[in-house]
Amino acid sequence: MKKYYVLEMFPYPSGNLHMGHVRNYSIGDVVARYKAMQGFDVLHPMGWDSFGLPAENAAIKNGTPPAAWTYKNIDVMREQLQKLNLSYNWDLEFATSSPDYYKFTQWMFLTFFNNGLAYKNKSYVNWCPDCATVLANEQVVNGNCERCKATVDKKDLEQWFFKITDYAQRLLDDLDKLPGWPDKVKSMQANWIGRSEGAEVDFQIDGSDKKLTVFTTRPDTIFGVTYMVIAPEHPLVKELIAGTPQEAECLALIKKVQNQTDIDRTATDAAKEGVFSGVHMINPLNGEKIPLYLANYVLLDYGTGVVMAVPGHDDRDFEFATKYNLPIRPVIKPNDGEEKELPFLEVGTIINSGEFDGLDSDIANDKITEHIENKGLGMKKVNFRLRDWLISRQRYWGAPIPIIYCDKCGIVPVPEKDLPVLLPENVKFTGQGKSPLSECEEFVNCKCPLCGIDAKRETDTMDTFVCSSWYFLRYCDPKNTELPFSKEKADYWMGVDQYIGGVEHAILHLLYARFFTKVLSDFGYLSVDEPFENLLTQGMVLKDGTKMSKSVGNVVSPEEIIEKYGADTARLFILFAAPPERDLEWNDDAVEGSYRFLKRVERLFEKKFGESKLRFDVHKCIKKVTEDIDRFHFNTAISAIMELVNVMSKADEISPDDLQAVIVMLSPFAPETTEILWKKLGKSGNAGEQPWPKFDPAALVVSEVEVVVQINGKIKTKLMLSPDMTAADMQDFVKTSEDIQNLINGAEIVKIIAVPKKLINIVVRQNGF
RNA sequence: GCGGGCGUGGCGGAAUUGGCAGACGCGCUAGACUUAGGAUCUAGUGUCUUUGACGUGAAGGUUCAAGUCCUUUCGCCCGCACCA
Repeated sequence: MKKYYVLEMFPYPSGNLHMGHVRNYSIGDVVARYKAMQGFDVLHPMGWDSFGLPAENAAIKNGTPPAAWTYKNIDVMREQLQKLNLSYNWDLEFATSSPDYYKFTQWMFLTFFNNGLAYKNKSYVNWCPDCATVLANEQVVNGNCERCKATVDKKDLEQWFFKITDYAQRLLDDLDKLPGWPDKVKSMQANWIGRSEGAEVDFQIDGSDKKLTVFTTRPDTIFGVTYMVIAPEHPLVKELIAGTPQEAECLALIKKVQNQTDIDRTATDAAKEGVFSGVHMINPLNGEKIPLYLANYVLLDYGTGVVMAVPGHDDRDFEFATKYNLPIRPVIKPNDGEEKELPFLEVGTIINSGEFDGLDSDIANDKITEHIENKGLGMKKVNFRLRDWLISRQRYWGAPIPIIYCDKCGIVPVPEKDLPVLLPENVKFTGQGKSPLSECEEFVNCKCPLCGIDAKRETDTMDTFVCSSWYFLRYCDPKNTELPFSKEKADYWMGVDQYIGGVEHAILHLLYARFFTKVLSDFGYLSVDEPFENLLTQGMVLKDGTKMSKSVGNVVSPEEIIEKYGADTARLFILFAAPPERDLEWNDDAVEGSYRFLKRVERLFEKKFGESKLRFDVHKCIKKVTEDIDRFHFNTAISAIMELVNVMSKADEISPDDLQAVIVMLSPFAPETTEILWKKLGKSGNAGEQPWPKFDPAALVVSEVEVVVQINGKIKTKLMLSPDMTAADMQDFVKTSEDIQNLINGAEIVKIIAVPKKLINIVVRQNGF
C-alpha cells in the first residue's frame, strides 16, 4: 500500500472558523477521502498553531490567561471543524503551545545552537512599539508590523538569530526540485533570497591607511566611479567625520535618517539626500581622488553599506550626481554607435577605462574582476538579500528559548534532559514595561547546569514561525516523548504529498519550513531535504469583490451556512464555484443551487429501478471525475456528476448500480448526504469506504461518433461516423458522400483534412463557391 | 523598475495535446402545478440587421483550423522594491 500525506495549513485558534478555513479544509478533505478510496495509506492530520500575540493581548484586555483563552478557542473551533465532516485522524491532534510539543521546539533550538546555527547578536532590528517586541524582516510589511500595522522602529538590541543565510544557496537551487509548486511561489522565494553576483573592492581612504570595501555587480564600470556613498548609520561614519568641517552637517543627516520610518526612507519617490563627509577616497584602478558622501539611499544591511557611485550607468547615482553637481563620466558606449542619453544602463563597449577600452562590457566585467583579484584589491563575491532569521520575541505566549546565562560559564544551553523549559502560569499581564517572563522571579532565577551557581534564564520566547516550521514532522509521530519524531516514521510519511494553504505564506512559513527540513536532514534526523512535494495555494474567499472582513461587514459565517443548509452544501458550493487556486466570490443564490443539487440526487430514489441503460454515461462520468480530481479541477468534477444526475433524472428507469456510482463518486465532496443515501440503497458499510470506481473502457465503445464537417474552416454540418474510420477512410468518404458533395456545390477541392473521431475540414477554391 | 498572474455571456466559470466557444451552476423569461411561491417541474436564454453573419480586452501574424501558438499593445490583480 502506498502512502499519501495530505496536509492543510493548521489554523491559529483565533476563536472562529472563517470561510477561508472552510475552503482550505474542504479541498484537503476531498483529496484525503479520494486517495483513501483509491487504496492509499492516507495521513490527514489537524492541529493548532496556538502560540502567538492575540492570546496575550486578550489577557491584557480581559485578564484571561493566554492558555485558558487559547484552549477554549481550540475547543470551539474543533467542534466547528467536526461539523464540516472532515476526515481527520483526531488521534494525531496537538497544539504547539502544549509542553509536549514545545519541548521539541526547544529541542530544535538546541540542535540549531549546538551546530552553530543559532547565535545571539547585537543588531539594528525592527521593533514594533505596539506589540512591544522585535520582528523578523519578513514580518515587516511596507514599514509596518505585519500583525498590528503599527509603524516599525529600529532599535539596537541583542537578539537571537537562526543562520538561514548559510542555506541561502540551497534554498534557491532546490526550488528546481519542486515542479509541483506554483511558479509564483517559487519566484517569490527566489526574489526574497535575492542572489546577486559581483565583487567586493577595497577603496583606500585618502591620507589614511584604512580602507572601505564596496560591493558591486558592475566591476566593468569602476573607471566611471566619480564619488562614493556610505549609509549614514554605518558604524564607521562617526569616526570618519570626526573633526572635519562637515561634521555638524553630517550628524544632522544621521539624526534625520534615524528618525525616518522605513516607509519614508524607502518610498519609490523618496528624494535622495546626501552630505559630503569631508573624506576622500582613492579609486584603486585609476588612482583618482573622489569624494565620499553620506546618502540616505544606501542601505546599511545590504552588501557592505558602502557603494561606489557610477552616475553614468546607474539611475540612482545619476539622480544624486545631478542634484549635487557631481561629475558624470561615461565608461560604456552603445554598440550601435548611436548617442544615447545618460545614464546608459545596457551593455556596450568600454571607453575611458585605460587598458580595458574597446572590450565588450560584459567581457570587461570578468576581466576587471580578474585584474582586481590579481592585484589583491578585492575578490569575487555573491551576495544575498536574505538576512538571518531573528527568532527572539519579548513576549510571554511562546516557547521559551532554552538558554541560561551564567556569570562564570557564559551562555549555557539548557541540557536536553531538562526540557521542556516550562512557561510559568502565575504571571501578570499589564501590557506595559518589560515582558511578563522577565518579571517572573521564579522563572528567571535558576542554577547554571554546568557549574551550579546562581544563574538567570533567557526570558525571550521564540517566534511562532519556529513552531510551525516543523509541525508537519510531528504528525508522523505525535506521541513520541523522546524525540520530536522517529526517523523511521518520518521517513515513511515524508515528504508531504500535497500541501494546501493560502498564498500569504509563500515566503515566511514555506521558506522557514524548507530551511528546517534541510537542517534536520543534514544532521541525520530525516532523509528528505524538501518538506512539501506538491503545493496548492488556494485563492481567497471574497464577498462583493473584497476579502471578507469584520470592518467591511461582509463576513459570511460558516456556522450559519452549515446551520441553514448543512455542511455538504457549504463544501459543495465552495468547491464548485471556482477552481481552488483562484479567488472565489461568495454568492448566496449559488449556494442554494448546491443545496438544490443534493435534493435532486435524493429524488433519484423516487425513480423506477430497473436495468441500466446508462452504462455509457456512468462510465464517461467516472472517467471524467477521476481525471478531474487528479488535477484538482473539483469544479468540473462536480459539474460532471451534475450532468450524470441530469441524465438519470430524465431517464425512464435507472439501475441501483447507476445510483451507487453517483453516491460513491459524490462521497468525497458530500460525505454526510451520501452516507444517508448509501443506507437508503440498502448497502452495508459506508459509501466513503468503497473502492473508488474504475471506468470500463468497453462501456465507452460506441458504434458511431459525431464528426464535424467544415468547409474552409466553417462548420457546415455534423455527421455520425464509425469511430474506426482512419483519416484516409474519411477522405474517401468525402469524395463519395452525396450530402457532402451537395455542400461543396461543385467547387474545386484543394485539400481535405480529416481528424478521426473529430472533424473533416474541406478546403475549396473560393471562386465558384 | 523587477518578478508572477489574469482578461471568455447579465454573473461564477467550462473548453488536458491548436479541432463544435460558452459545459455545469447562478440569474433572467415564459409556462405547468398551486390558496400561495423565495418550493418543484417543463421550455428558453452569447450578440445582431437571424435562409445568415459576428463573437474569447485591442491590433497584427502563423495555420486547413487559434480562447489556446508568435509579435505588438491596453487594462486589472498579486509579490518585491533606492538590493548598488
